[in-house]
Amino acid sequence: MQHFHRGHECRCPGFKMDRFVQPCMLLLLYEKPAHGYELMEKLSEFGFEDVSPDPAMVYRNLRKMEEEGWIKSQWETEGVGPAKRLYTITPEGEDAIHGWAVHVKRQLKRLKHFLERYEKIFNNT
Amino acid sequence: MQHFHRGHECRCPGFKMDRFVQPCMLLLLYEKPAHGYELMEKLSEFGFEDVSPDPAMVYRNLRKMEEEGWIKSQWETEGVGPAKRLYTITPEGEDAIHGWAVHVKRQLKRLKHFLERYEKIFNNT
DNA sequence: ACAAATATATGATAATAACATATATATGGG
DNA sequence: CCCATATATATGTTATTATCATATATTTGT
Repeated sequence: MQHFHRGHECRCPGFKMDRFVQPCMLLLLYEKPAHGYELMEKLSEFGFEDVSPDPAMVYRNLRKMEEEGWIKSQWETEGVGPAKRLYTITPEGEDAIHGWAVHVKRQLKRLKHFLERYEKIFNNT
Repeated sequence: MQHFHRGHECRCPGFKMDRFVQPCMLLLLYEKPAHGYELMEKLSEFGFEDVSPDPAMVYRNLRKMEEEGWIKSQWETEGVGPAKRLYTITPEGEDAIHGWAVHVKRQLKRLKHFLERYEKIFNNT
C-alpha cells in the first residue's frame, strides 16, 4: 500500500521534479559559467528552496548533461577553496534549452488549466 | 550514454508527468462519477492530447488511487457495452485534491520563473 | 462474419527520484 | 593546534515512476 501523505510528511514525488533542474542549470550556465556548488545555491532563485541544496540532485544532473554534450567542464585548482569543476554550456546545450522551453510551456498550460478548474470549484484565491 | 532527443523523437521524460493525471482525474471525479474510459478521453481537456489516450496510465493510476482510498469503484454490468467500473471520489480524495493544488501552485511558480528568464534572454514571444 | 470501437488490465523493463553516505580542502574561533 | 563549519564534488542503493507492449472481453455497425 502506498502513502503519499503520511502525517505532515508529503509524498508527492511527481512534483519534486528533479529533472527540471536541468533546464534551470542550463539557463544559469548560459548566463555565466559556474561550478556545481554555485549552481546549487542559485537554484533557489527558480523556486527550489524546498528541495535544495541537494548535492546529489545537482552533481548527478551535471554529469548527465556533460554526457549529453550539453555542458563541458574543466578543473580549477587555482584560487581559494578545494578544486572545483567550472562548467560552461555548449551549442548543443543551448539547443536543449529551447527543447525544454517547449515542454515547460506545455506543462504550464496544463497546470493553469488544472488550477483554474480547481479554483472554480472550490472558490479559492 | 543517454539520449533525450534523438532525431525528431523527444525524450524528456520528466515532463510527461504521468502522475499529474491523478489530480486531474480526481477533479473530474469530483465533478461527476465516471469510469476509466470516460476519464481517459476527458484528460485531453487538461492538455494531455500528446500522451492520451493511454490506457496503462489511466487504469494504473486509478488502481493506485483506489488503494490510497481517494476513490472507490463499483462494477456496472447493466447498460450498453462491456462491464465497467464506475469510480466515485471519497472525502480523502477531496483532501488529496487540495494537497495536489499546493504542489501545482509551487510548480507553476517555478515554470513561470523559468519562462520569464528564458524569454528575457532569447527574446521569444 | 469481421472490423472497429468500447472497456479494463497487467507484465516487463527503462528511467527517475530520494536518501544516505563518502571524500577532501579551507577558514575561523577558541 | 584542534575542531566545527562551510565549501566542493561524488556515488551507492533502493524505491518509485514512466513507457511500451500486450492480453482480454463485449458491443456495434457493415
